[in-house]
Amino acid sequence: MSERKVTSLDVARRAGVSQSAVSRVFSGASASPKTISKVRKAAEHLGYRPNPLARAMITGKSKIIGLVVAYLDNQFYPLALERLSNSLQDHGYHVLVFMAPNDQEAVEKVVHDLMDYQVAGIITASVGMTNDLTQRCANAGIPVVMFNRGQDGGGISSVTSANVAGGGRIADFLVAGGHKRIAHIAGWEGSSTGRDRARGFVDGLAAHDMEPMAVIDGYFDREIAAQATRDIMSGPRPADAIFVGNDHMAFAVMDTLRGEMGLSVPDDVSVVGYDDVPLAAWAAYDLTTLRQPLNRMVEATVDTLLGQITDPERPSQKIEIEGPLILRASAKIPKGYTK
Amino acid sequence: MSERKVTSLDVARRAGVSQSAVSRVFSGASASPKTISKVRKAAEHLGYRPNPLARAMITGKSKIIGLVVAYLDNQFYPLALERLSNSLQDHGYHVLVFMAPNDQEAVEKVVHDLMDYQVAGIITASVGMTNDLTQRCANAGIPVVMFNRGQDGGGISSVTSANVAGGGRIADFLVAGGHKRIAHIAGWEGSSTGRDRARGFVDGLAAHDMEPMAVIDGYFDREIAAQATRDIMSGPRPADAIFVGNDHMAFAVMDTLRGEMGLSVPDDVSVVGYDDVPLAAWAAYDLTTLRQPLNRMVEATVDTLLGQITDPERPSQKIEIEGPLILRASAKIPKGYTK
DNA sequence: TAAATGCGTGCAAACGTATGCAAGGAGTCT
DNA sequence: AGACTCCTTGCATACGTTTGCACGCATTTA
Repeated sequence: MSERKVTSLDVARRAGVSQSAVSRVFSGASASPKTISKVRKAAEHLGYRPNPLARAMITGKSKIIGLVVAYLDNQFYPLALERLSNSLQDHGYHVLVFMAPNDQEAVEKVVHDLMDYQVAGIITASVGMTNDLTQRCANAGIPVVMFNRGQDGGGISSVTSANVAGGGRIADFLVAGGHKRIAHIAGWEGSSTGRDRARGFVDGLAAHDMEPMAVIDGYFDREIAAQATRDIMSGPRPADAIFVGNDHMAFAVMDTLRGEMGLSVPDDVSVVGYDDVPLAAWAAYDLTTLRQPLNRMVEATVDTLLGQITDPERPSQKIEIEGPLILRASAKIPKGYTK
Repeated sequence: MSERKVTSLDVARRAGVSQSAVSRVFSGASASPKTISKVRKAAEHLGYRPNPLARAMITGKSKIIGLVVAYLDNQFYPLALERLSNSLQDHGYHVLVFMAPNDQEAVEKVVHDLMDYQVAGIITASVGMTNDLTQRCANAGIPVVMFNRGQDGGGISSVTSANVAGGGRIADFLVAGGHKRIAHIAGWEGSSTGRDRARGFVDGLAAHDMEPMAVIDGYFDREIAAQATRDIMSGPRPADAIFVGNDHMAFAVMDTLRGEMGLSVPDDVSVVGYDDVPLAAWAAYDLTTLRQPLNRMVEATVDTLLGQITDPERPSQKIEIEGPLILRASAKIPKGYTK
């Protein structure tokens, strides 16, 4: 029972001004230097802090950002969550977490919850049912930014890495490595990320007059990726290189190749991933992968979202950020490529 | 601009009752069946949903749980976050994320933010500055549950696994495996979790008239654990077994042993971890480890917290949950132990 | 039958802030 | 010097809900 609630009215009385004056000082509206100083002093003395809930009720917008996220077992997303939360905290916002729903009914509930809390904005990180969810929130006038997912249609902002270009760079890299039978275990085809990487990759091979030996949808799932690996490698003419749609699956692929099939990476087969999660750098995998520049992606996401909150008229943006190919030991390094 | 805000007053008018009647129906207070049905029908027709912010303002308690979390790179915590969020969502609560601060000043800010949002309760997951933070929130009358951390002092609830017992079980296991020079790279000594596991382990060895060859604080940090590994293994008489304070460090230890020192696990040295994160089961590590039963820990945490929210008089609880030792390939399996 | 009991309901006052409006004061321009 | 503009300030209201209070009505008890 230490501190009792102290309100703007208490501050006003002590400072000898009206409650509205206090409100104006703390909401950044105009006020004379003298008033500001009186109010600040009184507020500090009393330990006053504006009540964000009351504020939200009046303005209709809370300082809360809804973060809708699907999986947390792919290391990329916890890190994104961490960075996003930190960055938003620096800007005076906080992150309310929503685990992304699987069925339609749950989507309904999440959308409602988001609106109930009058979130100022929404970030969706790799959500399956993006279309429905984001569209409805955007229609309700809530700024939405899709993180690590794009969308062709409506005017919804998104921040991704340059997935098509990245896929192409990996194609170049594997061709330069002298690989002849190159397979692709793709990210989920239902996601722009999966599609774009696959497209860039296939087009990249085509530029060298080559075709992928196989393209299999791995659904961003370890088990499915493992099965795809078995399918690809068990025939009479197995692949000599595999581009995997993200690191998370790539680890499963390497586990399957080495642990289960007794193959050597990269001697028997090169493996390349996408993301460059920290785990990719660990000795057990040492995975060659295309880095998604997490910090810059987070920065762009926060900038875009806050911009759209500040100015609702601002048009939506689709931001793509280039990342470098990180050369490690899981894939043959062609001449001319250097660590 | 689809749906306009619909308030309890709108519902009241349509149902032909007073606004308070509507409130009572939705807040579970007493009302006649007839009123309830009228109100529900009107509410459904209008698509009414009570405004949680307004509710919070009046009652002084929001349906928000503050989750203070330090690191998200140890896979254990993202999963805990996921499960906690899901479980709390099922109970009508939502999770507001706070990244745990490093310096004193930031703690101050987090504490204030938590109180500003009038969170109904707080869960701290492996936070360093727990004492300060939790004590102050608890003093303010906000229920706090520490997840995966205990505290000897004050009356703050905590949920952990049976760390002392677990450390002991691992001692028994390694002794049974015939190991003679057993080292421990401990969890951070500043955490109850780290201390308890170390104590259980050392006491367990003592019961066999043995002493650890070395006990080094790894601070739950990969790099520090790696350096400890070098220290332990580079002398004339290296360890033949290492118990590592959590899986996250154990992976670094294995990376160092195999990748850097060219040693074989478990032929040259057995490694045992603690947590059983999903990664521990992957072929690249196949880590023998003591499982922390995440689901049950989450369940206990939510139960305890909600219980304390419902009944503020309820005394604090310190819950310990036993987990099994998961036998895999990173440590010699003694006779009598079976997968 | 009169009094006592109980539940269901409406009224009105909160909760803590933002903001339109009008009034006051200081400063500028003609 | 007077009129005009601009900035500051206080008053009062609104945001959407919960809840204490009092009243009405139906039911029970003596």
